[in-house]
Amino acid sequence: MTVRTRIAPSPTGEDLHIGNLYTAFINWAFAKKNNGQFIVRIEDTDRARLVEGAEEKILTTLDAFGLSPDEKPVRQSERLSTYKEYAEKLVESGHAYYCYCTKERLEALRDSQQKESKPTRYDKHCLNSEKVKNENEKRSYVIRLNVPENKSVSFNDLIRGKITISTSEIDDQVILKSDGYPTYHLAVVVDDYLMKITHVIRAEEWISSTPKHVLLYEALGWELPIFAHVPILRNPDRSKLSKRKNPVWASWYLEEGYLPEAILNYLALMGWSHPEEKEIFSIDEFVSVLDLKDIAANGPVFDLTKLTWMNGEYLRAMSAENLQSAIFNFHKGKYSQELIQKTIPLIHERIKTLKEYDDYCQFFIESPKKYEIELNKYDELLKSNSESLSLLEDWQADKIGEVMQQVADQSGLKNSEFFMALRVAITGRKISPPLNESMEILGKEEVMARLKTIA
RNA sequence: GGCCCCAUCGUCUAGUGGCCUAGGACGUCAGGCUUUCAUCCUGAAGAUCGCGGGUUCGAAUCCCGCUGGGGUCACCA
Repeated sequence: MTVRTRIAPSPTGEDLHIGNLYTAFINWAFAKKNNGQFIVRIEDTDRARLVEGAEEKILTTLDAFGLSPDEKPVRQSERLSTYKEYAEKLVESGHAYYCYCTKERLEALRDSQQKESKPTRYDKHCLNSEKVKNENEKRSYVIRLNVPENKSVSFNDLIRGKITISTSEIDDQVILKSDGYPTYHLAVVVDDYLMKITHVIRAEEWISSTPKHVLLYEALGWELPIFAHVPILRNPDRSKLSKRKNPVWASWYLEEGYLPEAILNYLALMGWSHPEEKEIFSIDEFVSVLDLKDIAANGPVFDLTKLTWMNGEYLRAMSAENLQSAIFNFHKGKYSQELIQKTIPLIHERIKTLKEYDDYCQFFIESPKKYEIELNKYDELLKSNSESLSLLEDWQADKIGEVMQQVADQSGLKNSEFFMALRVAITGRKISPPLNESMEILGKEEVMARLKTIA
């Protein structure tokens, strides 16, 4: 039997959630490891929350991370008749029933249950309702799962072991909505079965609804897939990773200049560790050593600081050529290939994200608009330095350095203070790439111009 | 609140009964290198393994209880 995994994102946000990227990565890697298939299914059954363009964005992001599906993505909204067919089959077999209750009745029911501090469950009021035959009547209905009473439902989770929940905890869930769309619970079971998904690897938040799915599988007479509930990524305060407290869109990380491989490498470390305790490893290596059983059930805090460190490691490990094109592409032509090539030796070990190239190198293409320290008191110095430099024919970093060192020595200032003033005069900033080399790249003319501006 | 899941340095984790006076990584701090920053190197602090009971000659590791955190209780996924 070939392993088939899937992710089922719903197009209700701006983009793929980083937590979804995490589960996608595990699903993808597990499929690869077993020479199986990784599938994407768009769960677009919530028409109210549907966001235009989200589906395309999700697919694009997945591609950007190299987690492309092995088959054409499936869209649930195009499979309505299938879900309806199975829902009706369930009604026939007594595992589900039509429900005509109004929103008002349901709310009243919930309110009274809450007042008595009872669990809020549907009261099976419509259990024996017939389907409305007369179309003119136009009563809207839903189909509910007929959950048996006091039965315990168990399933095995690859990561957590056996999980048992009593049906007294399970509501008669709506499986087909009045708009004809299925709810997640019906759709996921029908699709996973029809698409021959062997391993359902999804986030921990689904554990409590899994028994509903188990009931559905049983009612339909289908064999259960293997379940593995991976941990939910957390905010620093340990709540579920959310956009209020953290950047959550996968593309945000790309836009900040993190490399897909670094992000994935970092994500692999959430709830899992390399058998040899390595921190940095390739995606291929992860695929080869991954075992779902080794994923821990704790909810890890997503730590941007460590991701940033790791991204720096990846950047430093890149060849100059690859880094050059990565920077060029990231900044979309803002910097010329030539300039990037020249500056790479200066910034290769300094930048931790591709975006940081701006912080170090923007001054090459743009004169400082402001200066991070007050330069007035250095006027004379800057002027004499300017004069010495103007005499220099051979505009090379080491020569430039020699000339400036002489000025520094005569100034009586400490090297650190003297060069800091110069650094700020030329780059505008206290933090910059090495000064002599930067001046060489900038060119004599531009350097003289910038020094003149100050003095 | 009911139910379910989880519990080792601030964070990610190693650890599956003796090798643990608990190892690594990030971060932090100190020092070295240094014309800034970063890289690199050296070192340090940091976890009575959430707490309390058992089981055992022996427990971070097994069992129970408690506490804490999280998730979930929709015609959302």
